[in-house]
This record gives sequence, structure tokens and C-alpha cells, in this order.
Amino acid sequence: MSTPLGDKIRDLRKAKGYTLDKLAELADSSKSYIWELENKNPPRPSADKISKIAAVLGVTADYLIDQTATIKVEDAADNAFFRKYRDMDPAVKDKIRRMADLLGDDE
Amino acid sequence: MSTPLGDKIRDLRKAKGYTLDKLAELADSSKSYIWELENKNPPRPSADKISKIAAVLGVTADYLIDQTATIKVEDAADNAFFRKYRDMDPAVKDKIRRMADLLGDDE
DNA sequence: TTAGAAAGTTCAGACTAGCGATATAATTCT
DNA sequence: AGAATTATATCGCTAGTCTGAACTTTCTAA
Repeated sequence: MSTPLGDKIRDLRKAKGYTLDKLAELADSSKSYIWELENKNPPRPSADKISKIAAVLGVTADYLIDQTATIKVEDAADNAFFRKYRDMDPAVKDKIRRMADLLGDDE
Repeated sequence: MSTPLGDKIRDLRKAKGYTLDKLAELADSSKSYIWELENKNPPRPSADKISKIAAVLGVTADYLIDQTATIKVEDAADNAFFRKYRDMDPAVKDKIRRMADLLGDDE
């Protein structure tokens, strides 16, 4: 049985190299419930759980919930990177930005 | 500065001139439950309900859910960088990401 | 002022979230 | 192969979701 929500969670989890146990721990959940989200179709998962899982996986809750959103692991990775980048030290950000300018010239 | 879920829903509902019944109808819910969300702070409302309510009220589910998120005035430079980065060649993105990992100062 | 409408409030009850425990199968190591 | 790790699957349980209907308060027009 394949569901949009379950597939997104599984794909993002694998992309980050997390086990069920690891994701459960990070998202303050349980292995059995994460598994059920991925493989069964719990009709009413709580906004809180979905939100925490989304945060750990670096996407928005809206993206996980939205039935019509397609899986874009690469975009998800980009967003995760951006979240990390945004919280960095301004000096470091500057360095990265300069490097991006150099590398992105021929684009 | 973040408003609890109930207050956000009530404020947005009133701002749109909706009654409990009207919002319930639009969000495929019941007025009694909308009322409980506004006044009783149920600990685990479903992602589905929150998502539908958010859509009707013109906000994201993440905004309704996230208790701690302050409305950040987004750094224009950061967003500009992200837009540029997002459209780059995957190999270049990889390079930048690796550098960011090296320079990352959180943890 | 007051009848009726409209809005808000309350609650019983069917159904479910989500956890821990447990058992077994697949995978991935030595 | 044997051991360790991970994934699959089910069960019982407490606490919570969410609705329909009934009830109460507030608004409004005559």
C-alpha cells in the first residue's frame, strides 16, 4: 500500500540516511508509528507529529500534508541546505556566497 | 510573540468576518470543533483539519502549528542567494554544500 | 420589550492517535 | 555462518479527535 504522505516520509528519511528508530528519536516519536505513517495509512495523524517530522526532514508540514505535492527530493535537500545556511555566522555566509558567485558565473 | 493556535484561528476568522459555522463549513469541519480549537486548546488536532483551516484562512499550516516561530523579516540577501543557488548545476551545488558543511558552525 | 434569528457554548459518545511491548523476517556486517 | 542492525507487523491501552444535537447568549427588527 502506497500513500503520498508515507512515500514522502520514507523517501526523505532514506535520503538523509535515517533509520526508523533514528527518525523517531529526532522527531520525538516512536519507530512503530513512523513505520505506520510510511506503510499504513493512519487517517488522522496529528499536526504536531507531522510538523516535527517535517522539521527533521527539512521540509514544511504543508509539503508533507498536501496530497498533490509531488516528491522532489532534490528540492527538499536544497531547502534543508538553505535552512542550515540561514543560521550560519554572517562571515561564513559571506564566504559561501563569494564561492557561489565564482562557481555560478558560467551559468 | 507567537500567538497560540486558538488565538491565531480566532483572529484570522474574525478578520475574514466568518462565524464558527461558516469557517466549519468552508474547512469541512464542525462549529463545535472549531470552537474547541479556539478556546480549549486540544493537544493533538489532526494535520488534515489544521491544513484545511489554514487554507481557508489564507495562511500556511506551518504558521498555525509552529508555536515558536517568530515572523522573521527574511534577509533579502539570503533569499537572493538561495534563488541563485537553487538554479545552479547539481555538481556546483554539491561543491557549495560540501563547503558549507565544512564551515558550518552549529554543532 | 420581545420574538426570532444568529452566534457561541457544552457534552455524550463513536472512533482513533500514538506509544511500548513483542515477535519475526530481511539486511548488513564480521 | 553467526551476530548485529534494520524493517515489517500486530496488540493492548490511555488519552484524545471530532461530530451532531441540544442548550445558552447576543443581536436585530417591529
